[in-house]
Amino acid sequence: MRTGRPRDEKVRLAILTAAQELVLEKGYAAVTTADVAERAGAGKQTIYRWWPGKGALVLDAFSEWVSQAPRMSRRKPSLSSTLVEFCRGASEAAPVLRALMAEAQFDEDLHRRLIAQLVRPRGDELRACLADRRPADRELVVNVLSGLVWQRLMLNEPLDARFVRFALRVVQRI
Amino acid sequence: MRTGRPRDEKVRLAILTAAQELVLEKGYAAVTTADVAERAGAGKQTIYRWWPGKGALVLDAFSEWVSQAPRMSRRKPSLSSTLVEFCRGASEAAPVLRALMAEAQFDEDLHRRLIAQLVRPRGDELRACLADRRPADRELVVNVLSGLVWQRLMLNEPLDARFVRFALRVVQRI
DNA sequence: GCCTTTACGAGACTTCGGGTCTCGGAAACA
DNA sequence: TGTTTCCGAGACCCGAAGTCTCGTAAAGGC
Repeated sequence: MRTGRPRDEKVRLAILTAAQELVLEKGYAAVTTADVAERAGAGKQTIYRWWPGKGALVLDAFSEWVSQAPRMSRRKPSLSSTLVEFCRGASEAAPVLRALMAEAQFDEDLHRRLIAQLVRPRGDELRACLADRRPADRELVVNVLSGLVWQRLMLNEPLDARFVRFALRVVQRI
Repeated sequence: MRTGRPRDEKVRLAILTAAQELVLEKGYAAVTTADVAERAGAGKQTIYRWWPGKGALVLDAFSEWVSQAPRMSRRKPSLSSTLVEFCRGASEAAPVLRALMAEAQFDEDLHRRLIAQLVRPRGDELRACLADRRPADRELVVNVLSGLVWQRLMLNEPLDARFVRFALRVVQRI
């Protein structure tokens, strides 16, 4: 049994909320951990006690945000609707995603977390839409699609309806 | 006519060489402009006089390196040989490419430079290998290939022979 | 041969954000 | 009551980016 004062859930949420708000307001690079602590009414040390750094904190803040999104669990969503939803979310959060992927290039631990919490889950969603394909083809399509999306993000090109049509056309040809 | 002492070409090259060596030795993140200046026998100010920052400097250092690569100008290289060469170079310089693309996410000017000096030229090389395809297909293939490569880079997965076969299989299906 | 202009090396300096340390106090459990 | 862990607050350290200044050097113009 763990002894001592337990972690305060209110504080945890306040920090995640503050991080999310500040990043949306000012952009990832302009937000400091001190800013987050101040808005959350928390101490800086409380942040560093539970997160290894700014990257992991922001990742957590937006992981929760993504998982709060209305995941209408119809039994098998179509590839196109999934891709549309996928791109809508990625487009809204584009600046954050770009920053996190960028920061992850300099931080191995954050890189692992990012893949586990954001990259892999999205790939799995896509994979689930391709149950009717041959397994080898499935991986191929998933790779191509996520490759296209991440490239668009890093190159700062729009993930709009035109792109979705483009991507679907590619997949159809494979 | 420009008056005053002209820019010293020796110094320019010494700085680029020092930057290149140091980045290869210690990795992008561990190199500071002060390090580069010291090894080049130059002053820090001389770096900032000609480059806006570390990113642009390293980009220039490796742009020259790439363009020095033996570009055997046979008339029309095949797609597969180009892709192999492409991946070999990208694989060797992978840590630098990752770091530059990452830094570019926080620096709009560097982002433009990176695309103009590295991303676009490589895309053009690929495009030149696809002269026999319909124009619409060409863009599609170029996008898919460069998307796959950049994704592999940012996800830190190997750009090996197996990947090349994979990529070629994808293209063949389109 | 001077004068102006710009480049150069060197080093001091400022700024700022990440991250650590410390302290007084609070919440749990034994 | 004592031990343990958490909390807010704030001081603190560190390192890298970028600026400023100074004495000097190399060009062209006069």
